[in-house]
Amino acid sequence: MSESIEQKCLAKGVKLTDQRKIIAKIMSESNDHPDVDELYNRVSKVDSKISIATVYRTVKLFEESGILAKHEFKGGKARYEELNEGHHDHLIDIKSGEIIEFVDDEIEKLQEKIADKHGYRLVDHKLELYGVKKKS
Amino acid sequence: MSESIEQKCLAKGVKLTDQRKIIAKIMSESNDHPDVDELYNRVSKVDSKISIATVYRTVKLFEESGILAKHEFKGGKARYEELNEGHHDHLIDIKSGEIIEFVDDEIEKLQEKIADKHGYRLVDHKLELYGVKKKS
DNA sequence: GTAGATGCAAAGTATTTGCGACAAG
DNA sequence: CTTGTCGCAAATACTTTGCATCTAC
Repeated sequence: MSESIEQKCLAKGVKLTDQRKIIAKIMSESNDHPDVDELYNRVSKVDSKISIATVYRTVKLFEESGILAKHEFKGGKARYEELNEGHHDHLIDIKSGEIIEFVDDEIEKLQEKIADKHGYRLVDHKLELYGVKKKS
Repeated sequence: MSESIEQKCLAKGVKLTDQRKIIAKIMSESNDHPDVDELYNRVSKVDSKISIATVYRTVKLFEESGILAKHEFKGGKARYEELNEGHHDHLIDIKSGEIIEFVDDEIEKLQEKIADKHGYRLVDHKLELYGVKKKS
């Protein structure tokens, strides 16, 4: 594990309140991709006085600071995950909702190439695969 | 141009009301990716009595019937486009909002391969590139 | 001490839905 | 006819915001 979220906050001059520490800790410990409601639930168990508004404000702040990544998978709510150095994309099981993270250099390079071909410099991208588990 | 939206509706047993005909026509004539509000504006110019609820219901119905594709690009509203045989992905200019459609067989194949590697059969996918125009 | 953060409730957006009137097949 | 659609307004889901209070630095 690289830098902790708290270290990142310090580095970016983000004020470290108790609420933010709790949210940071929960996100660090989460290996899934919780939406704000779910995160709020988890956070409430630690400190029931934290409001959902603070959770919304904090994930947005963390996203802008490059600490969390926001995903808008099919079906409504935005979901978050901690952003570590290694970029990855997502394969979503449309039956179970399970999310598998994967990295593929070849696809990354191909994307750059496509943007380039159209005269663009790639700034960001989103790749989501939706699939069903194979029998065999 | 392949089948018209009206033909597709008949083929799928979707009842063809005046409102649906108008919405279908507008979508067929649109080369951009309007959101529901924008579509409602265009539709209103033809028949000002059509309600936005009907537009929402119709795009959803058309999407479920495989007539329209729904996209949730960054920043809020869902946007729609007519679904023709050729699948394509999108390159979005983050400065101007311009959307460029592209097709890349290599990337399509790679996606299948990745899903396969993880034991999945690919059902759907979403690839969006966000970029800025290069100086040249 | 001061700028910025929080909690609360109210306000925004985007989208969906209940219901009585109406139209397509 | 009968089933499904429409328009309307109210409801819902998610997210943001104004304001008075409080807290990290």
